[in-house]
Amino acid sequence: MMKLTEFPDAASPRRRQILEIAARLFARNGYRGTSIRDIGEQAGVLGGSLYHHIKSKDALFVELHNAALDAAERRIADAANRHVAPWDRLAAAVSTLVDIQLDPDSITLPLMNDFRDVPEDVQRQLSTRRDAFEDLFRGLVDALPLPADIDRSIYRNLLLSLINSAGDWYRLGRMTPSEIAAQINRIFRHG
Amino acid sequence: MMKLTEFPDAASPRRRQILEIAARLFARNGYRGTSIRDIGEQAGVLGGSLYHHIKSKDALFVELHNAALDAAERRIADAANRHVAPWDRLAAAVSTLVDIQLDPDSITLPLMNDFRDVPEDVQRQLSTRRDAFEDLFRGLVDALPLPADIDRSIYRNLLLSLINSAGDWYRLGRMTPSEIAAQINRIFRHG
DNA sequence: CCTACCGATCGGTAGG
DNA sequence: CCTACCGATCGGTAGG
Repeated sequence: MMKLTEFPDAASPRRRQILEIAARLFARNGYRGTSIRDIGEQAGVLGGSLYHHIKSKDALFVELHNAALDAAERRIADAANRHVAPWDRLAAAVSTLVDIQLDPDSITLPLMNDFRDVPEDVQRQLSTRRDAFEDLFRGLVDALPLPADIDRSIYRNLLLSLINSAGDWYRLGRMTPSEIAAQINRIFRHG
Repeated sequence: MMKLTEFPDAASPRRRQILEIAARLFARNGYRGTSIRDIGEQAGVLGGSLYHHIKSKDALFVELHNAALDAAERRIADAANRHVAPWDRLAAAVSTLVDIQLDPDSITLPLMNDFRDVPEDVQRQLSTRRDAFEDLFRGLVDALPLPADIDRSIYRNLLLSLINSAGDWYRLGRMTPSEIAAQINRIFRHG
C-alpha cells in the first residue's frame, strides 16, 4: 500500500521530489488547474526556478503521464499473471486498475483522465503511450469466451472508460475499492 | 434529429442565439477552454458586449447546464414511458442518453462531463440539478429484477458514468450510437 | 454594442 | 535559486 519510489529515473533526489509534487497537483487539479507557480510553491521555490529542472510544463506532464502508465502497467500485468483462467485474469486487472484510480493518495493515475484538458499537441504525445496501455486490456478481453453478439472493442472501451471515470463519483466510506471492483467484474462477466 | 428550439426561455431571439453559440463552445472546449471573447467572436461582437445579455460567465454556464438537463430529462422520460417492462424502460433511457451524448451537433449534454473543470462554487450550483437528473435513472434501476449480489447504487453510477464518458473514445464511422447503446444494454442486462 | 481599460494570472526567460 | 520582467490572456466594468 505504501509507495516507495514513484519516479525511479528522476536524475536527482530534488528532481524526484519536484516530480512527485507536480504529479500530485496534476492528479488533483488537472493540467490547466495546476500552474507552474503552484508547483513551485509546494516545492518551496518560485515558479521560474523550476525551469532548472524541467524543460516546460508540457514536457513535465508528458514525463509524469508516461511514468504513471509504466507503473500501472507493471502492477496490472503482475496481478493478471497470477491467474490462468481468462475471467480471473481480467478480474485481477480490473481490480488493480480500480485500486489505482480510487487510491486517494494516488500519484499514478488520475493523470489519465484529463485528456481533453490538455493542449492538442500534448495529446498527440500521450496517445502512443496510451495505446500501448490499452493493448494490455485488449489481450485480456480477446481471451474471454464472450457471447458472439458482444463486440470486444466496444466492451474494452466501455470497461476502461468506466474504471477511469470511477473516481468522479466514488466517495470513500460506503464501499471499498475492491468491493467496487467486485461489482464491476460481476456486471461485465457474461456467457 | 433536428433541433428546433433548444432554449425556449431565452427572453429574446438575440439572447437565444448567444446561448446556442455558448452551449456549443462549452460542449466542445469545456468551461475553462471557452472564453467570453470566444463566444463574442462567434456572435460577431466583442466579449465585453455580451454582458448586456448575461450576468457572468458562471451564471451563463449554470443556465445552459440546467436547460440541457431539462431537455435531456424530457427526452429520456418520454422514451422510457413508451415501454412497461423494466428492462425495456431502462434500455430506452440508455439508448436516448447515448444518442444525446454522441450526437456531434449536440448542444445538450457534453456540458455534464466537465464537472471538475468548473469552479467549486459553480459545482455547488449544478449539483442539485444533477441529483434530480440521476433520480430518473434511480427509479429505472430500482425497478429491475437484478441479482441480489449487485448493488443498485453502484450499478446506476457505473452505467451513467460509462455513458457520459462514451464521447471520449467514440469516433464516428465504425458503429452508430444506437449500436453502441445496444452493446451497453447487452452488457448491463443480468438475471 | 464599442472603446478603452482594470487587476489578476499564466508560461517562460535573462542575467546574476 | 532569486529578481525582475516579457507578452498573452482572462473575466469583467465604466461611460458613452
